[in-house]
Amino acid sequence: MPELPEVEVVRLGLEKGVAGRTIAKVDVHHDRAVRRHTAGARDFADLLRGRTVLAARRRGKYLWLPLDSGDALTGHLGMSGQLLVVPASKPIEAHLRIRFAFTDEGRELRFVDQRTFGGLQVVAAGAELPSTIAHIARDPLDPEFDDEQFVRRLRAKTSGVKRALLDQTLVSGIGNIYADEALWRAELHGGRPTELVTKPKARELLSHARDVLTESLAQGGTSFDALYVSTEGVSGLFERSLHAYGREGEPCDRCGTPIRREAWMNRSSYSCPRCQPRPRYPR
DNA sequence: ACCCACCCCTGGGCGC
DNA sequence: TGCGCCCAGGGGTGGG
Repeated sequence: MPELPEVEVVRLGLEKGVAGRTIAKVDVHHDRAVRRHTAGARDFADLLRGRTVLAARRRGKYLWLPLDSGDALTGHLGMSGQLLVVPASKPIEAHLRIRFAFTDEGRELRFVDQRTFGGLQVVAAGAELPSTIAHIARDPLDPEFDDEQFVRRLRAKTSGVKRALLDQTLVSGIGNIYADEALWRAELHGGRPTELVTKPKARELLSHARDVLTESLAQGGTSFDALYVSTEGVSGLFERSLHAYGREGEPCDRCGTPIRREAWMNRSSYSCPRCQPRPRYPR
């Protein structure tokens, strides 16, 4: 569930807490956390030992740390991943997967992940953009995001508009929460066929998505429980600003109609039945 | 080329 | 009390 704002909060914490420091030791406690590093946990640790972290970067929900070797320590938090910067003396977390110590013997970096959908890998020559995430589109907060290309590609799809918002090769960083919030603001039902969304409406939807991501980031992101936190273990406050997501039965902030929950692709969608009527032929 | 169903995983909550 | 089921859900993969 960490989406763009939550991942950006983590990136800022990594920049502050880890950039400029040199890795002394890497302990992989759970192999699944490095499953994308096909050469294995040993190789993962070998490539990192002695390397200095140059910066912390992000595209959509992916993070990477460019290293002085030219490689990049790349990761995705999945649904429950945390990157914590904590004193080495702090007791080990129940779901600690990888532990990084630094040569300055200061606070260490820990990758903690209950559901193990997340993971880290070292990508060769990945400093500028790791090859493993090159297929991911820019996100709406990226200055080089091309709005008109998004509008064109959205309308060229034969799918539903919510599916399109969640397609990370079209626009990245948006997950279930912010998709529902952007659709509520745009007064669009997620099942609306993409080819029937007019150009102005597509632009408006993108603009709402950008706004909701920006507003959430300013609040430190959304934290439904202790799983979604910064590198300092702090939860965000945007949950209180949500209009649709998780509000089944509560009155719509625009018209007062109770928010509905619909089963959708093995998960849930929240919307206002009046402001966001179901299309005749939903996708 | 594109779309979509399926699968990976754990723990909290709830019904029986 | 305890068991089993459902739910949270991002993204890679493979089938259509």
